[in-house]
Amino acid sequence: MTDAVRTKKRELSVAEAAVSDVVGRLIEFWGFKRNMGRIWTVLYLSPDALSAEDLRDVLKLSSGAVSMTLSELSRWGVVRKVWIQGERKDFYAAEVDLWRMISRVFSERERSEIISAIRAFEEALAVVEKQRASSEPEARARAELQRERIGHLLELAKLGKTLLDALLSTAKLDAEPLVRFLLGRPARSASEPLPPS
Amino acid sequence: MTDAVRTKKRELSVAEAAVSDVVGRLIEFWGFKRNMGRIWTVLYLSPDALSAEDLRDVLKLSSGAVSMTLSELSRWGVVRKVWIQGERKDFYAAEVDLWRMISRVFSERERSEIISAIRAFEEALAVVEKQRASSEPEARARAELQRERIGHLLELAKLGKTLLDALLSTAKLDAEPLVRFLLGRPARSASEPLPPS
DNA sequence: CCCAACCTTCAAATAGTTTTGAAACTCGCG
DNA sequence: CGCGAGTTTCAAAACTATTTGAAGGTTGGG
Repeated sequence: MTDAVRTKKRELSVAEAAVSDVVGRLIEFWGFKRNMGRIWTVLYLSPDALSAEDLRDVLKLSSGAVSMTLSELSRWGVVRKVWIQGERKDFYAAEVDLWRMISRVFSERERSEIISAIRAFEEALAVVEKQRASSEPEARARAELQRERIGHLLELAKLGKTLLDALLSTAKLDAEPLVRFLLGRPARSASEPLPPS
Repeated sequence: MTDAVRTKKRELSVAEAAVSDVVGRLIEFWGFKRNMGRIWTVLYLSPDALSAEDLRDVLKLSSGAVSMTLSELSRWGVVRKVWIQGERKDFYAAEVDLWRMISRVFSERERSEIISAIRAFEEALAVVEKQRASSEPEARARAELQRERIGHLLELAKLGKTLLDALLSTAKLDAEPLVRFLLGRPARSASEPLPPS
């Protein structure tokens, strides 16, 4: 793409604006900065890599914000630098493999979050186990109940981790099995017959 | 429980503090206020329903914050008022069915979020479809690419919705099938044998 | 070596969210 | 009614997160 063509485009189309806004919201909902989603989306929808300046212009951000957001996106591995012949600037392109992106984020963020929760529940469980040895019936009963309830939280957290791991290993190799499983049993009261995978 | 006993307890045990902190963090990570998680957890770990005052004291919150947080928790259906004989105050108890809680939150929050994303992607797709009729090759090529990429986002969002729906219908009746499916094909990286139900 | 273009950093400003606490309200009771 | 325990509301304050823009750093060409 020539300079002439590249510098021409300084505004987002309606569709680009709408999609980057939606992705920005989803991503924010999901715990990232909205601009991460917007920048990624603009790159994702662009036929060629864009410079920081392009992004600053189309999204009306300061150069600092663009720089910081891009480096954050790079850390998450969802955007990469692209070298362009004879250009001095850096150009950026979006990771286009959605599964890869998602599994990377899941495995780095969600997973560590849940793992630390599991550890904490286990520790708390150990504490109430000790209290259960207490002799006053009041305290014993309380510890009993708490043991059970913290146990449930722990189970739930472990289930969450299992789900995540299944998703990850699935995504890593081949998204098909899980996808087919889900699509094969669409949202009906899907709980009785469980067709073998 | 007598007043004497109830008014005695004005501090959280180590385990209670730790667990409510962890749940608070998880819940915050997940997009709610930290205090929602903390209050719910204190109630969940309490053998009896607690008053707003109890919560204010043990968590060191203002009465306003407690009132607002409790009403928010009630709206989410994860806490309920309990009438206690001869007491003038309201007492609150946590919903203890974790699956029920989760499926309610998923269906009200995540689902509407994803549904609106799906709609937006579909609209954007329609827009680029129109642009694709454009005669300039440049613009056509761009529209072509965007159609494909927005299509992928749409697919992903739909897959997410399907997953959510499966989880929901599963949770509603019986968590077992999905759980068994997942456990039957555990993530290779996952460590150990999984707990029976 | 210096310049110019580009990129990054960071303190300050801004924007957004949550909490506080006091005032207003509700409700059962005498 | 009017009281008072209990609850809710809400504007202001405190806190958190994000963005800005200018200063300083880096790099490649001349």
